[in-house]
Amino acid sequence: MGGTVSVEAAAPSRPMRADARRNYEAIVRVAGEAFAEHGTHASLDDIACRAGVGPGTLYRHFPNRDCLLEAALVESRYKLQELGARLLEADDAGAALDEWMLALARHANTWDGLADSIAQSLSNEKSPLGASCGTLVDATARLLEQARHQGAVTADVTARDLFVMSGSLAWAADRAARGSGEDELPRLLALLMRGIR
Amino acid sequence: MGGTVSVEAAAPSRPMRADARRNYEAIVRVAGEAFAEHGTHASLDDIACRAGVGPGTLYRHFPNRDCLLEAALVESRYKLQELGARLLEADDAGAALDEWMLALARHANTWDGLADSIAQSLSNEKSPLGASCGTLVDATARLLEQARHQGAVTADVTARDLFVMSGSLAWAADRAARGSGEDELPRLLALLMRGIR
DNA sequence: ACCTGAACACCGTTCAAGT
DNA sequence: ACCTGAACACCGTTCAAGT
Repeated sequence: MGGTVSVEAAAPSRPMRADARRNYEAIVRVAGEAFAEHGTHASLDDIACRAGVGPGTLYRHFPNRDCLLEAALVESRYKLQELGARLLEADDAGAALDEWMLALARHANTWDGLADSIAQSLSNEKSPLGASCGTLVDATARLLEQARHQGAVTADVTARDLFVMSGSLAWAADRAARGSGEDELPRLLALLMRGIR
Repeated sequence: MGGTVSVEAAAPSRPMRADARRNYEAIVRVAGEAFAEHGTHASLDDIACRAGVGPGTLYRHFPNRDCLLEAALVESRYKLQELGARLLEADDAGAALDEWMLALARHANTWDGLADSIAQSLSNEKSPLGASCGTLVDATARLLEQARHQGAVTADVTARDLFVMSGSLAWAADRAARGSGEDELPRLLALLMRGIR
């Protein structure tokens, strides 16, 4: 609790050689740019190259794509968890749940294809991305519990359901695209949330 | 209207050399198997090989992946359109719309990744898959119109919205996966449809 | 301990050469 | 007219060789 979670906190074991740490951070930074530009399927070779390291170095630090996605999302997810804690103390638990779902969907829309990567990782025992997203499901469970307590939600729905639905919402908003690049998320969310009251 | 739409109806121009037609049909058949096995991202090289043709032959008949998906879905979509026509004559337009949404979602779940391919193709001018899915959006519009007429739907929602949502539903059901391989579609659909009443 | 980059098996796509 | 398959530029991944 509290304190600052920096990118380095996600690094393995304890002591890291200076050059190793430098490479690690360069890879994460470049990866963020590449994912933003080409989606979560950006070429890992290209990321290694742009970070000035060989492909082997990338694979040493991040044995698979999920590991790299996870590392590149650490800060963003930390902010999300802060929001979750704040929303847990809100008066209107129903509105808090709405806001949380919207924040989850926006997070899943950080990069093209991220909603899919996250949802897939969720049922993958060995995925670090799935593991860390589990904490988001937990936060969702706490908010759902409160909303139920206040009678704001009566439908038979699980936290896992809601988490997956926030992803499907992100997926849908990306593809609804009615001409101009409007933000479809709030509209679609409202439609969905009416269903669980 | 009526009559039978066969796979061959999707073939280009009119006269087709016997060997060309044989290859065309072999590719479509094998593609269906490959998509079922590996999802819509199955290797095209592998499909060509398994169909006993060179990669060039596959590309001659299907310039891109969407063309092949479209060809492999012709029969399935024809059945869907028949259902749409039948539902248009149902008494309860609200229930008809529910059934239509479920059928759309099941169609999008024919193969892994198909919901994504379809949604993406929808905003692609030159995609034959997107073009043919446009007819499904049209059918959705007719059913939505009737449901509105009967007062079964009052929410501000377009046919395009509903079509995209059926895809996001398919997406979500594939990933909700609560342990056993249950069919999550009806449950999630019910949640969603409550939102547009 | 960590990095490098060649190497491998693959992929989508094109196109000159065949029939 | 249509097919073939070599060729190209890529990709993810591994691993022996370096420092």
